[in-house]
Amino acid sequence: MPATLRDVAEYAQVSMRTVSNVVSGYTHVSERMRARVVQAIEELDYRPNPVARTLRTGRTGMLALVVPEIDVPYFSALARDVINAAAEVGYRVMIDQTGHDHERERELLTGNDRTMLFDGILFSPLVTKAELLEMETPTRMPLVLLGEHDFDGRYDHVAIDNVRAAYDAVAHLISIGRTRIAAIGAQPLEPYATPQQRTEGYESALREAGIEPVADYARPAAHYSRADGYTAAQGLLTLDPRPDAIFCFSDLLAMGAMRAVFDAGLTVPDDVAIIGIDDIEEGRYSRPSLSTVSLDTTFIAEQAIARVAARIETPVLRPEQVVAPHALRVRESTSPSAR
Amino acid sequence: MPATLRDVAEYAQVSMRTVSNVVSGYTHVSERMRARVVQAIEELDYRPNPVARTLRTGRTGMLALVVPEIDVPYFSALARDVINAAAEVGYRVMIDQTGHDHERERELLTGNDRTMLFDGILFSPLVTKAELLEMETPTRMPLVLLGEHDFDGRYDHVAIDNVRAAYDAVAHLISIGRTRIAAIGAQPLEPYATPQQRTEGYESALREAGIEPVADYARPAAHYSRADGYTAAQGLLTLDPRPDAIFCFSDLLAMGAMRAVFDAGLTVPDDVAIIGIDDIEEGRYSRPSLSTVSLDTTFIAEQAIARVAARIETPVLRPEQVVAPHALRVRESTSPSAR
DNA sequence: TTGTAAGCGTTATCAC
DNA sequence: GTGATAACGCTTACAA
Repeated sequence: MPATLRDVAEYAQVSMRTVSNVVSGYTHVSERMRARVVQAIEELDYRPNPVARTLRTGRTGMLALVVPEIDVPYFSALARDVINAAAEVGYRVMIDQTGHDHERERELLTGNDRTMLFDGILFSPLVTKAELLEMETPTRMPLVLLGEHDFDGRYDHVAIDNVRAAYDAVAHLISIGRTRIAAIGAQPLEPYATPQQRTEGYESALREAGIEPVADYARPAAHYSRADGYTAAQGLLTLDPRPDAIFCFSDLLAMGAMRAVFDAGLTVPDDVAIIGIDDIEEGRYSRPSLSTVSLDTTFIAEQAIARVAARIETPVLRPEQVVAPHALRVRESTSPSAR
Repeated sequence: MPATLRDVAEYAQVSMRTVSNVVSGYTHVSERMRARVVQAIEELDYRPNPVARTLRTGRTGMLALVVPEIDVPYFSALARDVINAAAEVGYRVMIDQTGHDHERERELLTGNDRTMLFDGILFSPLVTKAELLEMETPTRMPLVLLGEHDFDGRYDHVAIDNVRAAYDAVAHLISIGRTRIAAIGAQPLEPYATPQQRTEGYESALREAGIEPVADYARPAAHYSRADGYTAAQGLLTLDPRPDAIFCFSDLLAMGAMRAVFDAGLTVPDDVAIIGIDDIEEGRYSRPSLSTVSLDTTFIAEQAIARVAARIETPVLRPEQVVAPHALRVRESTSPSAR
């Protein structure tokens, strides 16, 4: 049975108030008192109960990070940075996996959950723009959206310029002379913001180069996984004329696509150049190494933490839209000369 | 200001007790009462405060999963399975990153932290056997060790048979005719249990085949990362005679090692066969795909959750040692004939 | 500077 | 079956 504040007070022959002051490192406590209390704490092996403290103060010191899948490298890298950035300002992070479950996302957002355990939420959603907008009862909890814009300006969010990032990737493929440029990751049926924006960037880069987008060249991918990338690329390779480049909406899709190209007896980048988005470490060691558009997860994490922390202090803050930088990283998968 | 139980009680003209009963879906409540209460809850948009509930019941419904680095694929795969297994039995999981910080680990283990926020801990430690044993004040919190044995039997743990897993990997290399078999991941200076055991398995497989271990062939690796694998392999490739196989203590090390072999102008598996441990998805798509010893993270997660849940129910349970199965997965990186 | 006591929002123990 | 009421362990006005 752990010792309580009251136990310590009795043992040290002082009031609970004094013990509390000592524990909180707070205001004026005489040296004699402090010494007595500290000793009592030691001897009773007292540790404050964080739950009781929370009930009283209303602060848990915990943030939730909600992602679709923690084992997707981009999300685990993001989680790493979020955990570190949060620790920097005294918060701990709980990770929640929605697993592509819209219902679970809704639950979290509307606070029909045990959500009140958190002081704030960082949310990397799959919900569509429409779903976000239709949310009748937005949670009163400080919320920062990651990777998805809500176009209503109701929430803080931090994300890259998806249109521009996709544009840059495709422009790079064009710059190395590719003309039959396919894409994996479009989701025409489910209007998530990110795929839409990347599709837009893809098409605008093509058009700007005088290339008319070919419907067959744009392949959907449900989960942005290696397996989906593999399957989609297999489909693309059967087309006539065969694409000479593939722009994948995520590095993971690209890893799958690369393997599919090899398994078809073709080479990357000579037969098919491949580029992704995310810049996961895996792509720096793969063979060939993967060209990509780098997202700065550290920047994203720090901004998101800063926003949510600010909103916890001051709930009425005006929502802010932070655009994270991105950068093209040219590696072997789009460098024919190098091999 | 969120509505409280008291608000609901007043609004519905019943006692708090009755409301609590309805909310908990608990015992006998008359239909009339229940209807009134339910309606009041709806109208006031009442949601129970989990913190207050926790203070009263002593249960948070939360588990902590403590890992060195969440963005290491093995750990994020484990985290995924732990989160899912926990959800299955009504727990949520908070992920803590120790980042190779022994002090942080100690803090968690001794409960000098806000640890009491959790009902239990799943701990994948870096601490050495000695450190574990020396812990004067073991936490009173239900604790399950992952991937590390403590040889004192003081804690539950679930782990594979590391000696055997390493043995199997090396025996496989021998079976395909390799004789100059190097290893990456030994940590002679820091006696963590896992590296020691894997080194033991490595050496015993060699000796059993009549091969005397070569000191130069065993390379340390601080972090089991791609970068460490790359560097260590570079070193190995300069040796004379050059190793014709490398056993890596993790798949991530293996990914780095493979890249180093290629960058040296050699091929896998013809010049150097490579095998890892973990079976991360990355290795199934890499080129060549990576032979490995598969750890069943789902099994490990389920067992760990079952143990910790049982211990939460019954704290005095005798510690149990669960050995998770492992299985050799032969892929291209050790299949010369296939390429 | 230190002590007293009133909650924070639940659940659980009593009676009725 | 339902209703008061006392904890759970802490922080913080308010007093002294």
